[in-house]
Amino acid sequence: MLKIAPYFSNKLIAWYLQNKRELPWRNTANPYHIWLSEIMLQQTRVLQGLPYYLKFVEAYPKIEDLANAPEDEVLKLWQGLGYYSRARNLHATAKMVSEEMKGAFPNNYKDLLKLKGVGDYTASAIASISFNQPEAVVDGNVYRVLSRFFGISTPINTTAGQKEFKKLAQRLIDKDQPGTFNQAIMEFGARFCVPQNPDCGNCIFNDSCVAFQQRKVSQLPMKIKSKTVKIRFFNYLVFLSENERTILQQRNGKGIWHKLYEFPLIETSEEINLSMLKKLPQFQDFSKKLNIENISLFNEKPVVHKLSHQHLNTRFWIVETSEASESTIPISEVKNYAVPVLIENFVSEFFENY
DNA sequence: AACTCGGGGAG
DNA sequence: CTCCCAGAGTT
Repeated sequence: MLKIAPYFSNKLIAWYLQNKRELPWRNTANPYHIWLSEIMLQQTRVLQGLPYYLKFVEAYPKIEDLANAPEDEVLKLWQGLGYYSRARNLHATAKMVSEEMKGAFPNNYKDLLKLKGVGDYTASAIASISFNQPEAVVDGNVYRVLSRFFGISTPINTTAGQKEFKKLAQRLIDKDQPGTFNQAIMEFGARFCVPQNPDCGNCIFNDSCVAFQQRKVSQLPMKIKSKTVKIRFFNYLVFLSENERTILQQRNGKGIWHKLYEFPLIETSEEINLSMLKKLPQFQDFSKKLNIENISLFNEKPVVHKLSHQHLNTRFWIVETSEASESTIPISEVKNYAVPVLIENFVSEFFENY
């Protein structure tokens, strides 16, 4: 316990009780609901995750309902939220808890940590909020608040930084109300001690915040810059048969969008034209099997779909065929498949009048 | 220790 | 444009 801990905690929690948002997962200690919200909010803003939380709670009132759902259905509900391994791990953990643990959710940090998709942050969040255990969370908000208040310049995206801030948070946590403390420091970071231009003049800690006293608020927290993004070139083959069928494929193996669906994809090392497309072996595999009548380019100017670590330079080729072959689906059923936002945007634009 | 994995909001 | 969000898993 640090000498400053009671001061920090009391002031923080007082602020929280006056300023907290009313959120659906704040009116319960149900570990299923807390777990669900914490998985969804990993690297995701509250306002982005909120509608998904409401959808999931309605579709799956109990963890057994989630466990019994098909994986494709879970992915479809998750569509648009990103980081789809969260959805797959969520489903796997629901089955694990429902079937092998007979529905009894793990009730302590150590056992929670064993669950797929549950790391240090999420295990601490569930342990403190649902089971009142003094396990301190360290998320992006906590890094920011603590690095500023204590004037710590250790980079947060290093092993040393993670250990240092975890230890500090653990020494600060209010052991009588750990869940409230954890939510308070995160809410304070999200709503007041914000990344850009925080209102330090009106901050409850501006007489004790080291960064504010030393005018280093804008420099904290420190972070090691990540490398530059990779640029990729995607060519989607949007097959259209005369009886209104097309082809979707499920992504498997490693990489982005694992287990989501998309049109047949040919990735190239640069932008290509129609004659280059026709010469590609991947394309010829299709032209051998299908009677292709016409090919047109939907978007001359590539759609640049930006992910945090890669830019997808994407063009959609409309490939009209005379007849339906095997492995096609009715165009009207495309909307039932979980697809990346990149595909969803194209589908809603192209098939709008279809 | 470094890399990978989405999408969107804010300035 | 840049930064970052109630991080975790893999290499």
